[in-house]
Amino acid sequence: MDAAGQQRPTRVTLQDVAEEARVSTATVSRYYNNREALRPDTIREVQRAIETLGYYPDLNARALASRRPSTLGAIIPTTENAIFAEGVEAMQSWLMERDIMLMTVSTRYDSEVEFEQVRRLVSHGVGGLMLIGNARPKKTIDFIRTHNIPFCTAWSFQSESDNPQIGFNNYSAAYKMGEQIIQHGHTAIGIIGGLTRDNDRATDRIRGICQCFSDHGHPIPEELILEAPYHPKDSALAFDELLERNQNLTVIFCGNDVLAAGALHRAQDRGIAVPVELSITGFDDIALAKILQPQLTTVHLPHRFMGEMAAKALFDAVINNEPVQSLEMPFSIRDRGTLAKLS
Amino acid sequence: MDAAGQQRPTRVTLQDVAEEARVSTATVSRYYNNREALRPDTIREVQRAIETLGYYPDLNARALASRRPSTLGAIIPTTENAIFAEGVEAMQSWLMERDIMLMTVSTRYDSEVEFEQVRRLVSHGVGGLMLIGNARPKKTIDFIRTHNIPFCTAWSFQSESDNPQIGFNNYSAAYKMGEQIIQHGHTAIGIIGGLTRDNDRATDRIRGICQCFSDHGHPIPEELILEAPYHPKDSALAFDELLERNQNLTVIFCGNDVLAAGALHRAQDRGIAVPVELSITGFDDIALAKILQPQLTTVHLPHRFMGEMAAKALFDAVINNEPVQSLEMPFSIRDRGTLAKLS
DNA sequence: AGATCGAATGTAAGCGATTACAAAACTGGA
DNA sequence: TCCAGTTTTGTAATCGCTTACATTCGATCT
Repeated sequence: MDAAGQQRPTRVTLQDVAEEARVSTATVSRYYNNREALRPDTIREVQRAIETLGYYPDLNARALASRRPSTLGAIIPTTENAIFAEGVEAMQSWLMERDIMLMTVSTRYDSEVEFEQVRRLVSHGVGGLMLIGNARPKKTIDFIRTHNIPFCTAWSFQSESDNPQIGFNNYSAAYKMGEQIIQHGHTAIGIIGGLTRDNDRATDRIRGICQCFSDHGHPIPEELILEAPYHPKDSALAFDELLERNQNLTVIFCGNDVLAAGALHRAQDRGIAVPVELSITGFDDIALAKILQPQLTTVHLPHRFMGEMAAKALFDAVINNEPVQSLEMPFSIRDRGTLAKLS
Repeated sequence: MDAAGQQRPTRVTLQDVAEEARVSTATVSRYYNNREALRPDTIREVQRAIETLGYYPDLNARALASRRPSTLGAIIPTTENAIFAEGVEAMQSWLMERDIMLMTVSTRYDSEVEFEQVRRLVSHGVGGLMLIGNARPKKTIDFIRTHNIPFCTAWSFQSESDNPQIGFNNYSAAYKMGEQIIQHGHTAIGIIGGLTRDNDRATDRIRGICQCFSDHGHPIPEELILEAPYHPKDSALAFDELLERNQNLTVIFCGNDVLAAGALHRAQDRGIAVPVELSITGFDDIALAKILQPQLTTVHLPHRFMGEMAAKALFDAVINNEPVQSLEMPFSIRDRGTLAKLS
């Protein structure tokens, strides 16, 4: 380790490029940030130096010096089921083309963890933040606001919230699905919703479907509204519970495709034919919805579009200093194979 | 915008804390990096200052000054199906506890994109890199080696590769599944593998199953070995093709659970009973495997463990300057509902 | 009391970039 | 030819931190 101690050959720096090109560091910097200000042959010279040295800029140093962040953060409840994967992917790609890195972390649906993640990301220098939904302890948003970090929430759009939101109205979507269900002749419905604690999407979906059924004269009794973690097993349990409480149910509204998958699975296990004997509806239209047999009737959401819009909003806020504008996303019902028409 | 132009209230810095605590910046820095060197009352004083000011360190500046990176990178083919999600999640958590952020990006199974992502991540200052598998153009690893960035590959373990690998032997796993299939009395098999181009996992899995059947005296004819993108639709197409070429098949080996899902789906669509009339096997044991009906017989892989080990290996390399050691992960067959015993 | 020595703290030079501001190099017109 | 007015380029401070080295502080020993 003495003679040839070239452990880590020190990085090629702007300095090195400047020397190689016989110009100042300012000029090399301008090559990246203000190329028009350079004479054509200077550009050529710098270019040559960069290539012969194999230089690439240190984006963190750049962020430090320019006070312009090079990363954004996305905090999502989980990476394990696909609910958020597609949207975040889209966000990622959109930003990457603009040389911004997206740091994605998850919270396991725990708002304390979420708060910790916010702190962490801020420490790591993210210039902006995307969170999922609007339900969380006040201190989280306060913290973000205090540090003057642009942010938006996504996957939810609530007129009553004053967060900048790039999302869809879960309440309306559930309501719409309710109308669809009623049009198909169902009145005896059971609900398997997601856990509503700190989860406005789950809450709004349950509220939406309940309000719809009330409005149409079929209020849903309390005991037929269950909550379950977003996991097929728990959903199966809830499914059994629901049928125990009322075996005349003709349809089960699930707050999410994963729950629907669990319910569907359990129904098939018990020999209940879906949708002939029992209908099941999902929510989110993740890839799973089309893999199941029969394919899930569910609410389709513009995941990619939403991700891109969130990326753009944050980008404009961080780089161009524009305020983040809320944006309501459309949704639609995909009527596939799990909702039967009652005659 | 003139009088109260407090657009971005400048960040609380080490400097500020130092002043508040009436010590030097070096001392505050030591509070974080070398606390034992401080007198108890100094510690207390700094702590107080930090709290009253709400200070948190800028990890990028720290990385810059200390020449110790605060981020690692993971480059995976896709985030959209769950193959890598769990492992990366585990990696993420493990690193986060040590104040390292993991930047995850995807390649859409395109090795040119992968190369670009490597460059990008390196520019963003990652101290280490995890890639998936060993099949890629030479220049990618060359680039990483040139810049002296510790790295490992994962999800694959090939004795013939000289990359540092934290993975499992796809060939052996497929071979083992082959034995399982043969033990169940099957000899007429068809294969739906993943696309093998730049994908050693897909390649090895096909090689493994083929070798196994050869060894047991049932070589698989070329025309019964199909490749499909990891998507249920393509798998369904391949499924039809396979049955067209030989309607006496009793089992279909799929290179991955998503392909298996597609095949299963198509079989059920066509009214073919699984596993009574036709068996189907998967690979990876992602959550989907247990959601399907019947549940998939598949190869179980220690995703979380693998993620943690990769994280640890990279961490040790980057922070403690240890070389990255290869590590072979175990696998096992989960015999569930889609592989029938032939009598 | 003074010398000695380890422990605790401070000073200041970076890390790799950006960017005011200043200086130099060109223009063209009188 | 000289000067004013642009363009181009260079100088050097700065971003928020770490850390080698220098300094100061106290306790201990004679």
